[in-house]
Amino acid sequence: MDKEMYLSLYRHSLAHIMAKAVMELYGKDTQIAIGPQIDDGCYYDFVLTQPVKEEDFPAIEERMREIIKRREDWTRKEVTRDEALEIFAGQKFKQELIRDLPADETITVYYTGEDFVDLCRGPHVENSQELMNAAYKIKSVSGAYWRGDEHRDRMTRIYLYAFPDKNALKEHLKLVQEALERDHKKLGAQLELFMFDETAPGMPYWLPRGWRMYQELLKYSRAIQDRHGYTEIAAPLVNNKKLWLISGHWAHYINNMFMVPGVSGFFKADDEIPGILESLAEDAPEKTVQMQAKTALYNREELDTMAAKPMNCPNAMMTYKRTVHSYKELPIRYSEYDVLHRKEKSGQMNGLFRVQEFRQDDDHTFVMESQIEQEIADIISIADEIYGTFGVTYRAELSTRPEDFMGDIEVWNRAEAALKKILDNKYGEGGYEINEGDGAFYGPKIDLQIKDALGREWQCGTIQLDFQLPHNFGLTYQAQDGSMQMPVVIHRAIYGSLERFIGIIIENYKGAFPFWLSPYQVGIVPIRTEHNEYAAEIADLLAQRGVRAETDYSDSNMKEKIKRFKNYKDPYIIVLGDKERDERTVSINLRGSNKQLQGVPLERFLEMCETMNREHSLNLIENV
RNA sequence: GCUGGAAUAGCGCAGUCGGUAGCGCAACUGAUUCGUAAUCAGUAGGUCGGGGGUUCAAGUCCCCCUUCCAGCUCCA
Repeated sequence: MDKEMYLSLYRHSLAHIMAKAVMELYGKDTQIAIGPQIDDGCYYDFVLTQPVKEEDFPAIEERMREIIKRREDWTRKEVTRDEALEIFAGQKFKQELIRDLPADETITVYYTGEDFVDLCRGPHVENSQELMNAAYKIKSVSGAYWRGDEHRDRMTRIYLYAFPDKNALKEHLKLVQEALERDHKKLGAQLELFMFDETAPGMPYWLPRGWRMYQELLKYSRAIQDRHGYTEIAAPLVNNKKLWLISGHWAHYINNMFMVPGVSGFFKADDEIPGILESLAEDAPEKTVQMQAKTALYNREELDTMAAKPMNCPNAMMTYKRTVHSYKELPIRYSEYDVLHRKEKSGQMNGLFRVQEFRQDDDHTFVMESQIEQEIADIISIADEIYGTFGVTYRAELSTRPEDFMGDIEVWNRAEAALKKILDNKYGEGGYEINEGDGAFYGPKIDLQIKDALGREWQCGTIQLDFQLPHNFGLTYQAQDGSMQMPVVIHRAIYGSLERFIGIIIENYKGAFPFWLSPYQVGIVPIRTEHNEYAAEIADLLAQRGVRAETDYSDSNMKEKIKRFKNYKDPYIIVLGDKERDERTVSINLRGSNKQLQGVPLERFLEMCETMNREHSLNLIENV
């Protein structure tokens, strides 16, 4: 039995044990629903007569232990539908599940001892004693709905961590703790990278330190894309409804767009708007404002409604469409880092991982069908380079034609074949996942998932073929034979959203970024104020060579200065005293340890910094 | 959107039975002039997320709202 099967077998079994324990503790009126396994254990859904709180966890765990010790046999039994309904009389969820089973399905039930029975396909352990070594712990309790439908029964879901033995559980709990410590929301505040305010939910304020990093990411992306023939554009952030009607966003995406409403029926010219406060002061006078003709809010027709763009595509289409194009010009690559807005339902935001305002390292490439393969190979080589620089691995997933596809099925087939060929070449057949029918309605796509330092996966990059927008916008190019043809558009992003990517790398590096990416790369600590002059000289030399340094010229003691820069996780902290000044050297305190490099010649130090910047080094140079 | 939790000084937190808010760090002032992660002393800092209600009295109790967090929206 492979490890996965093994895990599955007794996570499943433990779910039944938990259900049995809860039944025993909370009484026979407890309704039990389903108990599937998940990544780190399993859960079970109940309707209980009283709430479960954290202080109740030990009692449940203890009862589970006791049940396991009873060494009860697990007996499998095949039953008819009527027998099953009889067995689960009073259990409404089980009744529903049984009724929903296909007529020809074999119904099996499992007895755990004499007194507990659950509807289940199995397989399970044969006797509870096989679970003696299993390590488990109740993780949490949360609300859920029967069949995920908020209109149906509200249930209590109890999560269980479940592992083969104590060590595996301990390892996992360590990982959970580690993830908690790496939380980018915490580190973002500590490192002064970004903040949020309730006046702009889901829209980050980028603080000086965070914005430096952001700019470095952009700089790096631009440098690579320049080499690959990309040309950057910028386009309107707020566009008229007319544009969204053409692109299809008005039909498909309107609920995710921030509107600048058309005002007819809202304010009219010469309307008097009372109750406008002059300021937020308590005694601020109220005044009445009169809408004047020709002002921003005056009498807009419905068609004048504007919306902030949730995607760059329509503007890229317009940019292409401005003039005629020859096949000789293709591919045309318009990259774009504009600000996007997507309205999310409340409760869907999560730090930088899911925001309402962000930028992408976006690009729309216009190609002939014959160029798709080569262009995508080039995009993948860019992804290799960028992800490689961050020291993360990634895997590709191909999503193919969905049922509600648009366009010509022959074009789809050719496009999917082309994508498969590229992926086969690159990762070998079967070296990537295929999600049948998961593509966008306008074209198939390749998603790139990166794996972080804790083994968690994140979807960052995406490469999507689009046959639909070129059609909607009536895009053409003139082919060699003089005929007008429609280009294919490739949408792609490598970081994905810069915001999300930064959130991921904060957690990946635990805030200790590679030198080239650090907000400040060198913290300069003059020991006494009489060393400030030498410090200023070095600060100037570093600035001249494009190295970001911060200097503490205050007269506080050096330990405090070092501590402050350590908290910011500056990669190098250089300490300057009599010795360094007289010998024209620096003493480097390395990040992540108390290791020091004493008496490094100034020239050598500058060189170390420049090398790491030039090479986008992942690791800090730790010896001279 | 739904379920549950949270919001008190810049940050991390305490605040009991409803009686007009406190600690640590940071900040500021002064002293100290220091060799690798917290020198000493003093000072200042609050509409207790917003609005409404109950009460002689609300950080505390009730209602509404906002934001954030953990989940759900993964079908034996």
